[in-house]
Amino acid sequence: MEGVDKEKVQRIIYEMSKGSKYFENEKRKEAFIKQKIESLRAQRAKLTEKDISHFQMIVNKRILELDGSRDLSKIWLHTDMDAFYAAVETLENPLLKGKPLAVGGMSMICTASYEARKYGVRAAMPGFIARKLCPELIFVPTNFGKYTYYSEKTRNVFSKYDPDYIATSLDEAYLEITEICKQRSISSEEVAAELRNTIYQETGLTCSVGVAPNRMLAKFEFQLVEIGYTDLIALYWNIPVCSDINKPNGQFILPNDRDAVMTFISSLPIRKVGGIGKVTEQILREVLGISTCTEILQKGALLHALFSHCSTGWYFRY
DNA sequence: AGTTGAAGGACCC
DNA sequence: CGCCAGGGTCCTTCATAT
Repeated sequence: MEGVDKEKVQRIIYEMSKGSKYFENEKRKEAFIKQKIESLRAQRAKLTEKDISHFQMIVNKRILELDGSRDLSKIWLHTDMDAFYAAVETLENPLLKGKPLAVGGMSMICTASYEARKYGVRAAMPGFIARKLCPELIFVPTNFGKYTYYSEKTRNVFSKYDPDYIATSLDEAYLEITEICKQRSISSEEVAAELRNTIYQETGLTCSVGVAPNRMLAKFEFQLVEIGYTDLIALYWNIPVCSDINKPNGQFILPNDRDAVMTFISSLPIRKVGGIGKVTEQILREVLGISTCTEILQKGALLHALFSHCSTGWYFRY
């Protein structure tokens, strides 16, 4: 996000955390991960050329299998309300509009408005640190009743597009829109735009949408939309993006085409993939030098050698 | 010996 | 001044029991 002085934010977070129990615990965990990384490195060093080519064969076979079983016949749509809790509070109290707002308390905040994010304030940040970062930050206590109410409204809309929609939280859901597109012979892009518009009409709230052949990819795209990659990706793909798209309140469509999928994922950072968090990212980077999805495929043999069957398959699952 | 199930981590919102 | 959630899923690891 533009306008965030990352260094300053980091420094303040550090100053505020230093010496706390939480901080000590984090240090302990970090040390543990370091150790794990060392042991994986040692294991890797022991691998012979022969081992590697052996694993390479296994991996090639598996990738081929998975590639063959990829289902491109479905169209999945992922929606996520923009700064949901904060947006609801603003809707009910227009005085909060345009102000840096945090939903939560001094110990923990669960949502930050976009204005607050400019100061480095984030969800899952303790309130007292957020207040340090942004002294004029307005705190509103969480009120799940309200969010559930609005969530119901959005779900009513979802069910019109897919009665079996999958809600993963109050503000997030997956819809399979293959049938709708066919029935009404409209593109997924039109469905996405219409859905966003309907939700806005019904609730006064905006959401971001990603469309792709499967749920993982659909969600992946949503994240890119959210962090402002929209223009870049549209350019990259040469896909027209509706001009009314701004950073939150955006959408992105990935066509159901193998090459499109492969190109799309190839250069993107693994951290953006659902399920790969801070720790896994660090391990893959420091042990194998992997930071993009292409490198996952390139270093498949090593992955197979060092990690369990299950998680290796998991890393290849696109 | 393989299975299973509890406990603990990582991750997500 | 001190304050770092709570509820969920999925994966890995580790096996006795006074």
